[in-house]
Amino acid sequence: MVGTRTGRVPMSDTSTPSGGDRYDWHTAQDRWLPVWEKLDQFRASEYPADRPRKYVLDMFAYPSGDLHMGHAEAFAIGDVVARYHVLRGYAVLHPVGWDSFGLPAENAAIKRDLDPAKWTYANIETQAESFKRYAISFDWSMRLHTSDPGYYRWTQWLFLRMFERGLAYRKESAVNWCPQDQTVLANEQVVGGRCERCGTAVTKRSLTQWYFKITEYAQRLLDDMTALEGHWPERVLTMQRNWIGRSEGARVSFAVEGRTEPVTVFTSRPDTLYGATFMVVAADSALADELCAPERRAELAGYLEQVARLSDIERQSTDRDKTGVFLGRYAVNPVNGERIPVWASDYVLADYGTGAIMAVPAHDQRDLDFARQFDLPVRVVVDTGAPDPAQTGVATPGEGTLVNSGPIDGLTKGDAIRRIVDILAERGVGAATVSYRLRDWLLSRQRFWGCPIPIVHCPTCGEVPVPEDQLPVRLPELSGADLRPKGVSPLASVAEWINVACPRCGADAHRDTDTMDTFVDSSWYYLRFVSPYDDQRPFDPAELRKWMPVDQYIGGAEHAILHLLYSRFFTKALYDMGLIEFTEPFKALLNQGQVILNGASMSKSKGNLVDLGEELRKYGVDAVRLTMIFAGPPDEDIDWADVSPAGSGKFLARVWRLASEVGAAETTRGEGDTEVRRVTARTVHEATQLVETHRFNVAIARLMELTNALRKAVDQGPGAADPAVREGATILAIMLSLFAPYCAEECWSKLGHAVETGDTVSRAPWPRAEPALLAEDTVVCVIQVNGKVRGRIEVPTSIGADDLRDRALGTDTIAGLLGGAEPSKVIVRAPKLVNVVLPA
RNA sequence: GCCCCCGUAGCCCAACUGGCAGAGGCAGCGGCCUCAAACACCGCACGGUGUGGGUUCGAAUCCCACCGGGGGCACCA
Repeated sequence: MVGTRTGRVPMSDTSTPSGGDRYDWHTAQDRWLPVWEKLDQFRASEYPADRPRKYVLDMFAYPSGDLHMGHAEAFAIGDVVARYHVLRGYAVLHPVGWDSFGLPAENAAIKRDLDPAKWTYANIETQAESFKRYAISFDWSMRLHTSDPGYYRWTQWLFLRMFERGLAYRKESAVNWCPQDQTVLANEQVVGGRCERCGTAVTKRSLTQWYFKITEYAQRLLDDMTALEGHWPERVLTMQRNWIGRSEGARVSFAVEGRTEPVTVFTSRPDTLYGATFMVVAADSALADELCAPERRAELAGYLEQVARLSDIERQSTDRDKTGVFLGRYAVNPVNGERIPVWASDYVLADYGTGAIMAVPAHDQRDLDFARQFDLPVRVVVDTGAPDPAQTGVATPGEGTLVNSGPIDGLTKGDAIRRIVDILAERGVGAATVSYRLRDWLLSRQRFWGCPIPIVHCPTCGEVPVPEDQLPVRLPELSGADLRPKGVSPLASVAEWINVACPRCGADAHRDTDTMDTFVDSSWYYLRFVSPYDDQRPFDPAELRKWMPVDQYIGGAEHAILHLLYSRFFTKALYDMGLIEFTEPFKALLNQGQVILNGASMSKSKGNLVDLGEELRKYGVDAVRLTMIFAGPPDEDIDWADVSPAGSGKFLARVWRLASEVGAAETTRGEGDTEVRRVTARTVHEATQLVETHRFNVAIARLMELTNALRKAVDQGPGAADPAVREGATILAIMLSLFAPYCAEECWSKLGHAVETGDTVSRAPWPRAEPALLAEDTVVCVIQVNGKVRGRIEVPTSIGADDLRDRALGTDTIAGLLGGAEPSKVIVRAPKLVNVVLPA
């Protein structure tokens, strides 16, 4: 467990001179944690109804063990945002949950011969205790686990809504297969073409699987990103755009000899249609099989076998020679009537475009490689000025003038595309179209520890949804050896579970034995959080209206595409179903960096893990949290070797001592020292701006400055009893509570607040800076000569440009440098700068 | 190979978006305490912003090229 009292280390004895009140984080943690638990201060439902609302959400945790350094950083950042908004007077929803289905639980269960649920829920309890001790301002009444039947019941319900609308469907396609483990693998379980668990090279296998039709939303997923611009990291938006991969082009139909239906291809370069010298269809497509001439059948079969033997590693190698077979058939180019051979190859993908391409070897490198491999003709149709690709082996994909292209000769690319698309449309053999590289989302897994797919397969009725009143379809209890991979889902061998009557006709039928990808669970949890215990519906519309969309989402960049894209898709689909009233789930997104060590990411296999529990035992919760936030901008990686939790502790000790001294002093009457008041006001002003803009590390630097200024005021200025010093210390405690809640609470208490009875620092109002204290009467103006600083004068802040110019030129140094000559130019930026340019 | 981000002091990082390069911290050094030390406290920054050009009265900031580091995509027609 994290941060227990065991193993005290002298590190914390950053004590004051003898007799003083020394910083003691052990005591603070032990004193305030139970008080906070009792007060339960962050319940979203307890805030007064008239408060404006904020929904602050951290990407929920996977319960793989106790919390680690990565959690500590991410949740510390989210907590700063949540606590700030609470102090600013918002009603804040900051819920906690677990993404608790998934493969690691299953693997652990197999290894230790136990029930994945036991392992999972034990880890969740450990993490929950750690979160509490780590002082995250969660609303513990809004808690969920995706593996609870009360949750996955609604995951199944949503799946059925998708199914009704045709957004969930089954199809056969090639999926990742691990020959060693005898199981299908998710894309994310394939690392570098190898099985993440056993290291075996992954191959493809054709299987019938469930998909979500995310491709139907490709354009909207793209368009709606404009609303996220400026609120999401640009990097994430770019990655999503690339992933969706919109490509404009045309469909062109080629008649095929001996076939009534033409074959349609997608091309982004219809202008090069006259340069098409052959056609290629995806070797593993039904089309290849159909087009293949009888005498070529054996050859194609042999080729397919050869392709299937390839591992992903080999398949993805870019410098691999092109392979393929001639199908013994010819297509006809619709614009010039030319007869071109039809080939099959694995470099054309079955599931992109139409699974067939027109090959223009002169202007596409892949086609050229293929043409040279099989001695096919190369015809230049765009004159780019570059040498002949047939000679050089280098295709010329650039712009130029069309040649050898009949009616579009002499045109440039854009004009040629428009013209040729018109011609194709007139003849009914083509049209402009858009293609996306986004694929439908494969959601079925042959795994146990996931949400069962609520479908019954009936020999007569086909795929039949489980009736709503029978949800959830619960997982049976399996453990240990029952879960060992055997090529089909472990659920398939539980006879009493799979055999059911068809809900429609009553005949003998069987349940679908697959479970859902855990990304399905996490695609809607932010909706469930507004009403996690509602057993009538997945979410309460009135609560959704109150809280959604999420105001600030916080999480790692590793989910830049999958989770965030899936969640955006779910939101749009649910909107279309009329279930919710918004189309984007997360208004703003903050990606935190990673915690690394000595320049390398930490991992068990490298043996360079920094243990969070140990750090917390050494330095305390506050020092670790403060170190995470102070290390740098939140989106940058933190190298734990470069930062100093001991240094953070030192700062907290200074604040502690300050509050202690001020708290013990008999504060005098009045406003107090003006200079101290000004420093405090400036700090409030700047720190507020900095927190708003997520520059938390700089905000902490400002708090350190304030601490230093107050220290000086106590030792060498108006003293600890000065009202302005007390005000400064009080405000410091409030602002510090975002980062170091235990120390801040302790200081708050020292300053005379009855924390035990509810006067906590978390309920203090965020300070405001009095504008009068921010205004300065005079400012130091820099006088430059030719851009170099040559003097300074103190001037009124309100000074006019002409006045300032005269005063600057009148100073002795400048007058001396001018020597009576007229400056060639004087730039005045009142009131802070004057630059005098001397004649050359 | 293509695209994106980042290079400021020994280290982590600031610099009001073109105006005095240094706020904060770590490490270090000196002082003060001490029998001595640790802790605390006080004090200490000639690096000109990766390199080379350019724009400008003025560049860490804008533009170009290169070097170094990180990330994403890589047969998507």
